Amino acid sequence: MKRLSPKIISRALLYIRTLESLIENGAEFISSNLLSSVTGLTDVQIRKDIAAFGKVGKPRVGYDAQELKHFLEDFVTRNTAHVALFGVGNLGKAIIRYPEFQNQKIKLVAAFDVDKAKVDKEISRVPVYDIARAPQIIAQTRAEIGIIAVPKEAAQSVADMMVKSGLKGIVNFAPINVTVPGHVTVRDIDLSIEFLSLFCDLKR
Amino acid sequence: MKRLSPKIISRALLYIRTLESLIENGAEFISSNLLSSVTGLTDVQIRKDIAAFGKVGKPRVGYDAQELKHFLEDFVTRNTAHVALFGVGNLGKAIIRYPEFQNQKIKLVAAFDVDKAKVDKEISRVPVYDIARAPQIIAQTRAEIGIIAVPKEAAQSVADMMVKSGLKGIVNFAPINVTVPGHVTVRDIDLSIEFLSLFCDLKR
DNA sequence: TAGATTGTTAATCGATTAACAATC
DNA sequence: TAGATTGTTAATCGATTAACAATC
Repeated sequence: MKRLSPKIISRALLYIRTLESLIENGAEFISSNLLSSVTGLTDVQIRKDIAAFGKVGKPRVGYDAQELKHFLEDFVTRNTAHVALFGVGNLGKAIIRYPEFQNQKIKLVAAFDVDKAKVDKEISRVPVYDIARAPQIIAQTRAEIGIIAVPKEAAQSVADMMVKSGLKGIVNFAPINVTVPGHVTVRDIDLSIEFLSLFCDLKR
Repeated sequence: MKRLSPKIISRALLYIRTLESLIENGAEFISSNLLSSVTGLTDVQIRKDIAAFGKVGKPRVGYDAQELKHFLEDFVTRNTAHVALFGVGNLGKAIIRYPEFQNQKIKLVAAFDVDKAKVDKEISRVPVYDIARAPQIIAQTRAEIGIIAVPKEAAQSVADMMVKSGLKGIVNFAPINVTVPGHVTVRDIDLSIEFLSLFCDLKR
């Protein structure tokens, strides 16, 4: 199978989310047209995406909603993503409580902080450890992805520790570029860039 | 000037951020090559982006760091973005305290919540109001962008209220698609999609 | 069958990269 | 001048859209 772009993967996740809510409302078969009107994407793109995943629908009927949802889920996440959170401030807590993290596809297995007052407790059933224990805990829990939710001053040293602990992917919320070896993938989420970029769009 | 894509705007914001830290370290002139090695983008793309903004550099010397930074800032944000936050839970608080919101380009002018215990207080100097007062406060503060940081069940009704209040842009953190009239721009940030999409990348 | 819907092939569009000319 | 760096034109690449054939 050819390599699928992150874009198409993101859309697949959007389809899953949309299918879930349509199924809740009793939908059994779903046309690309319906998905189109709910998601705002074009029907052609949706059919093309679904075809790229290798799923076929029924002309005149559409796609079996349940089947498509399971198929996409299967495809997108064969296993569960094990995630470790670094930094249990407001952002960290917001992430822990983020509703979509309650599902099976993403499992937050551990959180780390330097604040002794926070360690050795649980937040929403996620254990919080002293950051010094990261390598050990990450090995135990087999976490693959780390989240940087610490102040930007600490971001690089946390990233170094993540690399040392063997994490393969990093989602970075600190507004700073962290440097990591080539075998580690970083996804930056700079909230202020999202806002400014939207603002610039509005101005044209 | 031709319409610039959100992508190039995002990169401009990345350049600004990078320039800031290079200037802090004493840099005066900066080549596309240096920016390239810090940002991970190619030097050609950086030159092309800068040229698209209409800025010229000096062959053999590079770009005046200060000048370029100011130029990009000017270009990217002629005015300040006035932002209103809906929902003062963990995520909302994290956003209020997000360091980049302390700068002049994005000003969080008001926050809203339904919880009476939270209203009529301030968090990091941002006043929190009862959500019923949104239309009035938004008109007063001339906010243009709203942030949805409420539970997903409340997201659509908050979006409706934002539209009614005259906001032109919405950044939506709730993992649900909100429906708005065509003149309102929505930017979705679904944290779980970011994670899963990174996870899928790692698996290939 | 007729009509709705999928699936695919070709065309378009936009963004990135490569090659190289211009300039200090 | 020579060499480093910018800026631009052309080529490539990938993603989206349009057109239409296939199918139930």
